[in-house]
Amino acid sequence: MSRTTLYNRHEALERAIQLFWQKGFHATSLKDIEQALDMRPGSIYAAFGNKDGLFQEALDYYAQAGLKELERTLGSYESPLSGLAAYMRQLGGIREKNLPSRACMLVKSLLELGAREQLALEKVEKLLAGMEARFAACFVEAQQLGELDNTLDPLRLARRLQAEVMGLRAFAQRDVDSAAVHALAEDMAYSIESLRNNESVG
Amino acid sequence: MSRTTLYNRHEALERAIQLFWQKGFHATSLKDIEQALDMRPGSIYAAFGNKDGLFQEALDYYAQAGLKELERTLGSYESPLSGLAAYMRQLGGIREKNLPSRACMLVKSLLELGAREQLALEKVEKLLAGMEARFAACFVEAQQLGELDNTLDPLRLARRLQAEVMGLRAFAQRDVDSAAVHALAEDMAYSIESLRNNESVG
DNA sequence: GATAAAATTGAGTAGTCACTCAAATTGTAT
DNA sequence: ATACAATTTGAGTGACTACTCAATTTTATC
Repeated sequence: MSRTTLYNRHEALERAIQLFWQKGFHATSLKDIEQALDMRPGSIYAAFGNKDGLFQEALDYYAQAGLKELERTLGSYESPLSGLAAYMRQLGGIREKNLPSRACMLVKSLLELGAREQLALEKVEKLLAGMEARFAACFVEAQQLGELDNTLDPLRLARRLQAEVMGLRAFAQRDVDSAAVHALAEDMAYSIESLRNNESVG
Repeated sequence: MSRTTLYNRHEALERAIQLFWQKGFHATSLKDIEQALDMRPGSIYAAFGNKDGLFQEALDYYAQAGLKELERTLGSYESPLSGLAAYMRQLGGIREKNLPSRACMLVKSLLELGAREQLALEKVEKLLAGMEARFAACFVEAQQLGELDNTLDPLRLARRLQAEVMGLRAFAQRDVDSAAVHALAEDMAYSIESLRNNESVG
């Protein structure tokens, strides 16, 4: 009976991510969105509710992609610690990629959003907690494999790691050489590897 | 001959910092500013030029205060490494202080501002570079005192430290326990102290 | 007290904001 | 073909944006 949508939801969300990730929530206008999605206001509101709704869905989509990339890197390594170290080193090349921003979109949102965008802020918190939990699972796995001291707190290590990723990517937003970011990532990756037990098989 | 200003510039700037630091540049309206500074539009524009001008001056003022606090902490310690570690531990208590934001206003601005606010963005970059330079000077001093390996690159260590501070404060913006932030700061402080030479007098 | 110069006021500007909705369009099912 | 239902359109909404400026007020100096 009904007409099918002209727009592709995935494609629309990816374009929305590009916009929001680059300009932030407040600096992105609906005119920008109309242009990027090639949709008229009515269609946008019919599809996503309002600007906040579109933003929240973009956040979900972004975090999902980020988690996937982490899984992809972790999957290439038997050792969780090596996997996490590789993840950090890979982030060292973030300036070379042509991304809308070097900083994490979740962190940008965390720092930008206020009480007026409470729902989006809660979503950001949830997604960051999910990333933290994935990091923690890595450290638990490392303990089970015997490559990490069992007396260390996996959650505490996970939070440290998340803070390092946040710091690296915020730093990479500065006007600095790509080499400096690589060096920073290397230092952080090395400190992860230094957690490895001496008795571990490596 | 001329009338003297009613407003106190320092006080006005401190109030502007509170506003911008909490809400960010874009989410702060001139109505907000008028209310916070208790000044009418004409006075504001006569005093600071425009919204960007006020923001840039607030950035300067904020960074100056931040540097002063760093100096105050460093001044309490003979050892630069101990001073930097103390600075990190002090940041661990950031959730208890009633600040407009736990995240650094410079980092918030770095992530929020775009090409349209180029002058402010350049100012942020300058101020962050200044902080980095101060950190680097600490490590150079530590080397001269013999408590830090001379083969280590002070600039690289400084960038690592800045990234850690950025990360800690961004993380502290999350909805997490104060204890978690303290633990994170402790871990970061410890890794600074671990740089100390074995042969050092301590 | 008169004068000059600067500071302050606040109504008002043009422009942009997120958003709405009646009308037109389009694909699907009969 | 026709009817149906969902999608799409885009001009238009009131509210808010940063900002202006002529008029007014205030103060220092003579």
